Amino acid sequence: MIRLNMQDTRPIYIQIIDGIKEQVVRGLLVPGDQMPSIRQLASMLVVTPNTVSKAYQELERQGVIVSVRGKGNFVSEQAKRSKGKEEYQKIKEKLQPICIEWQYMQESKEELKELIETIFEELEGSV
Amino acid sequence: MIRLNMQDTRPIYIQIIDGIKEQVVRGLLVPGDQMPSIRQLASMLVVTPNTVSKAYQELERQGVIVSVRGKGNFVSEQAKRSKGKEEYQKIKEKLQPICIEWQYMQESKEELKELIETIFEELEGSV
Amino acid sequence: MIRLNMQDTRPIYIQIIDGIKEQVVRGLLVPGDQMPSIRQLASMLVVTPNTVSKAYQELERQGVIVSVRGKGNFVSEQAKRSKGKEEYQKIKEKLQPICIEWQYMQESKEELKELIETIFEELEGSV
Amino acid sequence: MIRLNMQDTRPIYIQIIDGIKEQVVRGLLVPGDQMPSIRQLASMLVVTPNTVSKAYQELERQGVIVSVRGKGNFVSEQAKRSKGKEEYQKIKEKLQPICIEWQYMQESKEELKELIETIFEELEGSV
DNA sequence: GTGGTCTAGACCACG
DNA sequence: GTGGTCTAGACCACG
Repeated sequence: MIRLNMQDTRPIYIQIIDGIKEQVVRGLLVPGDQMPSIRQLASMLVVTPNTVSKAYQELERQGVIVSVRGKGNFVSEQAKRSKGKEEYQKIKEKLQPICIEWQYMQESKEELKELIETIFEELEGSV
Repeated sequence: MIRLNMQDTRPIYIQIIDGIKEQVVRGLLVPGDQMPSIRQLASMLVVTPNTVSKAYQELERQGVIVSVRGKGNFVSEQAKRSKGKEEYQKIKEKLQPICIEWQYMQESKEELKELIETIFEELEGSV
Repeated sequence: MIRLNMQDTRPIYIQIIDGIKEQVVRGLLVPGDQMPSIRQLASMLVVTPNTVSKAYQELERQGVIVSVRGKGNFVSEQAKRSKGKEEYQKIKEKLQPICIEWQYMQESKEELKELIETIFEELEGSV
Repeated sequence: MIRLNMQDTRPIYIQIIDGIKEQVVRGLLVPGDQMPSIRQLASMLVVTPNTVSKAYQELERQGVIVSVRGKGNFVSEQAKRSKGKEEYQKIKEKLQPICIEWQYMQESKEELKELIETIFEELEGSV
């Protein structure tokens, strides 16, 4: 189940993308699994099908799912997970302003690593 | 010096805010320092004064700078740095989707901590 | 309906903020109500959408309304009304110069309380 | 002694005006008293003479002080204190948004009157 | 000189 | 449809 948060700064279609990746990470979705149809997921999340469609298109572009004409959308092979330098660089760019914010709050590097530890535990614990 | 990146997903005024916080963290701006005037910074960054004004107003709201009537804007005291639970929670919420993305790339927790180490070193090294 | 007064010393966006709070106080706007869209209100008040947008953003920052992506702005829950010491202190600071002015006019404390009584009656009477 | 507060939302020249009226209300300045010269007060308050001059001009316009060419500025007769309906109306207009803000905070009318009581006591107590 | 407000209009992302 | 950002430029109060 994906939880949408209207207060979240992330757009809804991004929250859907992140939520599906989260399920893959947690093993709740494995390669070959059929995704809920756009309309199904849209009605479950109470959003317009347009929004889910946008998320699925982006997920396919990223190689997370594959769309099979007339059959539906399926989780793609793990091998497709991108690990390129580009992705690495993008994450670094997202992380940098967070680190500055953290230092601005005069919190230590170690505490940030502990926070990350906590987040990972929360992700794993709920499998 | 603040570098604006038009490719960056962050709006310009947010990049200015982050850039100024970065300078505070790096010690290039210390409490009491006078900020460049809105018009000065605007012409340096080649943006309209309105955009810089928006960034300065948000920075004042966050307690990073104080606006002195008719004199200009000044870096405020370190004591004003907020460290509340709310700020902590906000950072956690920004960090979580990054962690998921990271796990999705099948990178280890330790490598993420190393990346954070690298970012902190880059911030400190350039003082 | 919000009435803008060009003679008023308050900026337009502050008059809009105050006018909306007035409607909440009067019960003309209740939690969950959808606000007029920025463009609607702007054309009603004959100001630019930018000015209404500034008012709405400040109202959201104050917790009076919530902005829902792509849907519009809505009056938020009563529980969100801030009642902290900071707000109390701010009001006291605004009230003090008025009291001095009042005393300067050699009017009595009691008459000031009566004036306040009148203002409250006008606010309640018009529901 | 007038205390200027750079964080105050009121412009400095208004703070000077209010501060002098406060002294009249408190009886620290009585009709006939000579005011400090513009340059004296400016150096005491660490502001430019222009700012004090602006305050004195407005005070004279309001009939609080009179300027005697070559002699200086003097506190005028009490009789000159304006008590017209215009002034009353102006105060009411300043008070109304404060009352709305107060009601918005869900505080009672009685508590507002108590706050006013407190402010008056602080003004009288310090004579 | 300084910052604050406002206009008129554009373009964009999101739903 | 919705709000968010930005430009280019104006005018103003304040110091």
